[in-house]
Amino acid sequence: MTRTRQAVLSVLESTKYPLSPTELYNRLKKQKVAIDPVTVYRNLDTLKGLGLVTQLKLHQDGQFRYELREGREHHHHIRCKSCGRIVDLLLCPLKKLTAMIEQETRFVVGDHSLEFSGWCPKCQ
Amino acid sequence: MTRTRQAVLSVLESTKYPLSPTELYNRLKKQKVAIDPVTVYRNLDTLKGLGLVTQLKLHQDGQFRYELREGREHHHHIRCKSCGRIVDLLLCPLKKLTAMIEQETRFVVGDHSLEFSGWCPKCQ
DNA sequence: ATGATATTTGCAAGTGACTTTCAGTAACGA
DNA sequence: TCGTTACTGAAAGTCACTTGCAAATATCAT
Repeated sequence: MTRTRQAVLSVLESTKYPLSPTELYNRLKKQKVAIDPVTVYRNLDTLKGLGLVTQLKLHQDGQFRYELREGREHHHHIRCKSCGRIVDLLLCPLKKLTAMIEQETRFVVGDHSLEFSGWCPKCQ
Repeated sequence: MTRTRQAVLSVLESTKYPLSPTELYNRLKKQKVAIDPVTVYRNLDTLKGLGLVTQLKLHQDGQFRYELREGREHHHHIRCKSCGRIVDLLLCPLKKLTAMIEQETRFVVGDHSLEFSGWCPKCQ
């Protein structure tokens, strides 16, 4: 656990929605933490490997985002098409569906992605 | 409707799964159709604008894909993590869920993305 | 503490998937 | 067929990453 890695983690701890590497880098810069963007990418990747952080990709959002794993259970997101605000959703209704799909396609399902986009209350 | 645009459409017509611009370009090259990759991108974008073609992005697949719209109704896909094979899924169970999410978040839902990945029968 | 080994870092350069610019070419309408 | 408009190719640009490499930090056994 190096100083930089600690800094990356602490930014994630202070954020309520998933951050992109660039957003994370900009926050560190604002806090006068000297760190290279590449190091942010690498640390996020390492933290993901350690299981401390989850990587995700949202619908219509051309970059990866990361959030702390810490006790949070499997969930999905909705993202505002206008201002980009991201909000967690509580439920995931796909357990039954997964079984149906395995039967229909003979695939073994490993993973799914379910993301919504729309307009948040402020942008409607 | 130019010669090139016709060529792009005809490749899409002869394919059963959504193609990326690069895949489409390579098929045209194999058929000795002289066309610039940029033109493929632009034609796909135009066809999307005309409503003839649907653009989609699959889970864990870092590029856009396009398929003919032509009578096909809203559906989702499953993609093999090993060989990349893509198969259509028949049902979309998200109508009720959308209403619940609108109530929970006060967002107006405009769109959703639901993609599965796993291992196809051959790759298991 | 100290030196050996392994890991992490910054910088520069490279990739891949688009996007933009611009000048030349092809299509269509009056 | 002339003129306007849309389309095309080539080159360069952008954005989000990824890789190579040498220098700086950590970690660990002694």
